[in-house]
Amino acid sequence: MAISADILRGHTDAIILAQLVAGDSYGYEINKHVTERTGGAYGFKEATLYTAFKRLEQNGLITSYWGEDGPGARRRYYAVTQAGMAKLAAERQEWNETKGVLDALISWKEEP
Amino acid sequence: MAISADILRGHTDAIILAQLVAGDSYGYEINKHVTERTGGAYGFKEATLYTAFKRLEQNGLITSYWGEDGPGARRRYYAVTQAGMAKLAAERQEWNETKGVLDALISWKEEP
DNA sequence: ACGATATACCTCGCCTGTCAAGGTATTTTT
DNA sequence: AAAAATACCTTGACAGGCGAGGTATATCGT
Repeated sequence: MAISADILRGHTDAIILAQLVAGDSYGYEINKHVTERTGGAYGFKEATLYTAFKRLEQNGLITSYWGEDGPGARRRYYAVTQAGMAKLAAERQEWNETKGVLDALISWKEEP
Repeated sequence: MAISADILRGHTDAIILAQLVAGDSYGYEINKHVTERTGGAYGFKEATLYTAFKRLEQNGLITSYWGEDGPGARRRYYAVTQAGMAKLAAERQEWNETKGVLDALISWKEEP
């Protein structure tokens, strides 16, 4: 993983919520999507992922249910709630601001 | 502060190093510059700042010395080391990658 | 002159998020 | 039949941010 988790710390919830907006999913699949979408540059550690699910559910941002049929029965699916969508919107907003702020703080070259 | 510290967690060292590249400075001033440069959107809490200095110095990324003359005597100045510059370069690189990664993960709109 | 505010430093201990390590069980591939 | 992938989960340690508390000097308004 090219990106250290410390750098993305605090964005875990937003990442998960964003994946779930595209449709209900489960831990293993979400993580695979994250890895694929970033070209292998980032992925969650399992403990991080499941702790995040627990936190998100306790905060009412996602709900969960067990898969029913065949092989899927071992999967716990997660769905984003209305509160979760609102949270994601806020986090996206904050992320856009963060980009500007950090660019101003570390990426500038010289003073005029 | 519009940007929560959790979101910037892990970037504290880079921000400080970037300020010091522009010239030796001390805690209070660095923090004022950060606040000004971000239009008030972000600033360090004092405890965060001083623990960061300690960490950076222990890691050999900065050195420090007391100001000498008059009112400046109460100020502890910090200077970035060669290792600190290298670290900053690496952090800038990582930040650029992070932007791409997080945009891909939370800011995309729809699948084709 | 004097009180308020700004400047300037520092430490202790709590809280939160990450994650190494360990565990279980089924399904698919070789 | 063995190996690898899929799929879930918990515990405890660790690190960074920071609230709260502390000290001392300089400057500004009245």
